[in-house]
Amino acid sequence: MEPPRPSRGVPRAEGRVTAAGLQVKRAGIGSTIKGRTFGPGNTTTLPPCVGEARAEECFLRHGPPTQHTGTHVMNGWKKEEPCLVNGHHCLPRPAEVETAQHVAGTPPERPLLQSAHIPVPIQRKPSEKADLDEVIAATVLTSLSTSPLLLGQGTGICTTEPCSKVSKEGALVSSSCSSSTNSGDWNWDFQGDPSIPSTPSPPLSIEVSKTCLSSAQSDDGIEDTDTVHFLFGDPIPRKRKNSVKVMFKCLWKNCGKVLSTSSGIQKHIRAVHLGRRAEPDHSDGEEDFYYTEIDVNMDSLTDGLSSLTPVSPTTSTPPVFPILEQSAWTLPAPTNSELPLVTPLSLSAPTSLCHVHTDHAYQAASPISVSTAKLFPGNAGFSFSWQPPPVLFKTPPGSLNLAQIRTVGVNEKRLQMPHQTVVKTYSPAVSAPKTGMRKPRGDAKKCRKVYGMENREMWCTACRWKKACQRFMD
DNA sequence: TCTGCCGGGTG
DNA sequence: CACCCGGCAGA
Ligand SMILES: [Zn+2]
Repeated sequence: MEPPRPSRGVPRAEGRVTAAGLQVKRAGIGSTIKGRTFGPGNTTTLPPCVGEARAEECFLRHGPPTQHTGTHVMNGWKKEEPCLVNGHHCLPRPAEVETAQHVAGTPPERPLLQSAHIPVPIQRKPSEKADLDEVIAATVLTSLSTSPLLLGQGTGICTTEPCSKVSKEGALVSSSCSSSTNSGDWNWDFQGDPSIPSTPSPPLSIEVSKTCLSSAQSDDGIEDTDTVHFLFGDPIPRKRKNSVKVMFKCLWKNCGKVLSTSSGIQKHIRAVHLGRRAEPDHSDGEEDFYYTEIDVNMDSLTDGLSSLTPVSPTTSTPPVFPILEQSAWTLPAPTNSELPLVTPLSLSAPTSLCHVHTDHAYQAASPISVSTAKLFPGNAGFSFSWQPPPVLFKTPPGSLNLAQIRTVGVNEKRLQMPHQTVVKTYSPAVSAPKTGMRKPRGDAKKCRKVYGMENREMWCTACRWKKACQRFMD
């Protein structure tokens, strides 16, 4: 007995962040935090990251805390003043807030995302006024540098590739920070020991994402939609060039959860940090403040992985990612993000851990998936140049077939992604022994159980079709 | 009873 | 094909 499903074909409002969502949802956020505030231009002193700010976050966002100015509030940048840090000038995404306003002291709508964090060379001066001027100057420069026009033309900051829609499912997973509510959203945390500020010395590169601001200039004419998503604060996982995958990182204190979908991270934040049970549809969007986009370079990642002990596809013991213990790095989901990568600590993960695999057989099942597929031409959420053999694909969950991951290399610049035709294939992964014997049911938890009926859209395609699960194989 | 998914149906 | 689901069988 399944609960009435949402009408098929109508993608759930993932990006329920509407225009309203861009409004300040938390009036006075930070104004009371630690009682420390720094007015605009107050860069004379460089208070270390204090208050709720996390050192690692600050570092991630702006560099060494000691070079910070302003106040970090919770996990976001206090909006009351411009963030002029370590040569970086934080600007709200153009679409969200007017640059001039921001500089003038008008708080951005939300914590500045890394993606909007554009480095701008700035000469620090002792006087406040001078700093203010700098801020203004930087702002101008930044705004220029982030203009769609420029971005679209080889600034390398943003690609013109279709910043398509939200990738529905899939995720990388991790461990800690989790809660019983992460259903389906696998992730992993960056921090190993909360007490140790994780420094950005990841084995794999994670770069501050320059969110695809260009949109308006995309040549495939998709940006309209994309722009909408973007403007409405709905981060869109998209495939960049070959190996850059956009992930979403939870910025909550001591949580470094990284998920591959905005919805996932939102859910995580709502449930774990905000303690809200309400459906995303009823969310006030506050969670948007606590996560940011990060670009993950597949190449680096895989390079790092290559050093790991290869795991036999038949291994029954789930391999563990040593690197996971370290810091920020992410592994993109192989396909339309329908792949979990887990650490042993993952709570919501099925019994099997740490595996990378996809649901190739059933791709782009839902409308959402379709759009995802669109984003990830070639049917693979990421440019993995692999054609998983039907049989070999029978990789047991928990095994990481490194051989299937191709290394490419981080790209600061997003290149346009050629549109490819989505290849949908349904190859029931080899009908094993055709002995007519119904193969014994695996006892592994499948999508249905892992995500639950209410999250059916998170199931792998096969499960949705009531076929043999392609995600959590036995 | 729940779950996984085969086998078959539909468009 | 992509997608859906009745219904069986194992847990
Ligand atoms: Zn499944």
